[in-house]
Amino acid sequence: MTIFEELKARGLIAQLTNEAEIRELIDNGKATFYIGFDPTADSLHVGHFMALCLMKRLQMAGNRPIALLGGGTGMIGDPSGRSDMRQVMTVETIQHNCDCFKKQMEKFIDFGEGKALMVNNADWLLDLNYVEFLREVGACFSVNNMLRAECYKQRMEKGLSFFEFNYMIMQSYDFYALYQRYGCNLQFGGDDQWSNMLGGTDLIRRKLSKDAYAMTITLLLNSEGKKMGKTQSGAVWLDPEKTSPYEFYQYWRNIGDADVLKCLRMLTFLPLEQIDEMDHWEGSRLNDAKEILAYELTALVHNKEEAEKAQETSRGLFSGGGAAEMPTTEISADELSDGTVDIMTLLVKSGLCPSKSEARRAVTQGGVEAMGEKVSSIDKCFTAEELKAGLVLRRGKKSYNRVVLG
RNA sequence: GGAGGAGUUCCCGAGUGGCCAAAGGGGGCAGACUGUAAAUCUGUUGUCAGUGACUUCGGUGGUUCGAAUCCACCCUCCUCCA
Repeated sequence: MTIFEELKARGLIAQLTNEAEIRELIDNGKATFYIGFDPTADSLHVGHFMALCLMKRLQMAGNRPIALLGGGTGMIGDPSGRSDMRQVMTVETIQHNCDCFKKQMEKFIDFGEGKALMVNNADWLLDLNYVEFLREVGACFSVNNMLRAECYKQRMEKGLSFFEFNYMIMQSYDFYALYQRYGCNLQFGGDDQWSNMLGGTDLIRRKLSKDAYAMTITLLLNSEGKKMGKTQSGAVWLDPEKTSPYEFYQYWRNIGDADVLKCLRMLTFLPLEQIDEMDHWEGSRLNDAKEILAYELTALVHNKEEAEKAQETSRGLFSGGGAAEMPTTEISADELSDGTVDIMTLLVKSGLCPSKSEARRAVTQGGVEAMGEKVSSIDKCFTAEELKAGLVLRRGKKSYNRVVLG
């Protein structure tokens, strides 16, 4: 199976400018391709992870990836598909985020000699001269066409500043610059980037009369059509400090039935035959597929040991038994009064509940257990002895925390 | 630049002097049912020392016994005209 066929079979391909040419390029390892990452946060998240996987797959097939950090485009912010303006970031934040991205990417992609490149578009975007730029590049863009672009649709109703409107031109210029500097002939990106990417291939055609291509990756949506990788408390991060391996594992373990196979295909490196096998699984057996998904992804993003640990913890907790590894909170002796602490304080301290009001609610509604026993009173107290051994608290079905006296 | 309109709790959105911690929906959380899934049903959803107090309706002042609601100024956004 060629790499192109594999991408297709995994459901990764959304749109292509020229199917035949792109297939030819990547199947023969002749592509130098880039994917842009705007430094919008201090860690990559699941959405980026998909792009990194694609990079890795193509790199393994002999193509040369360029990871483009958006130190320049990040100064503006991509309005694509957004209903409101992004917060403008300071130069320091952008730099910091770029550094963080760089570290995470290096764990994943081999940037060894000639194998891959990492560049920052700040290098060419920040020094552009406005008037010169307008004459050279601005002349190649039709406002009429840009206004029709899908990516601005949502903003046409709410308003779009000229500042953000220029994002497409910046990204197009990136492609043009990379083509000239590194012979980059292919761009990949999320499907929401399609219009921006077409801008680039057009610009290269107009300025250089050369062909360059673009391909978008299917956005990872769940069966309800919402972007995956988001929880109520925010994105699922790759940085273990921001999303612990256990939380990361649980995110995938808890995925909806309808989404398991799609995620296995799109995100893991498991052979397709093995995944097709799981396609026949039904009912509660899908839970096994979910475990595999969670394990594989945790191992990829963190490492095998962390994946093992997370799996053990998860199994232990949900099969009723204890678990060695568990999110743990230490409290000090002087937080006790008369040698005891009440349940509400513990719930808040352990982070299981954000406020005492919510802790009260959780207990009242019968949603809290301590050492496997339902806590029925909000006045329930625990002694220092009980805490010394480690007190396992459970809120609802899925949140656990162990409190120990430190 | 001119004329209108809007800003309410996590989101959408009602409320136009006291009965407002603020209808309704969405989302979240908890319970039941289950498979750590989905669907459904029920409860709940500002904070705290919970029969009470405190903070919250873009901002700052003002009127009033009392303001999300009235007045003044300011900020932000939208629509139409230029």
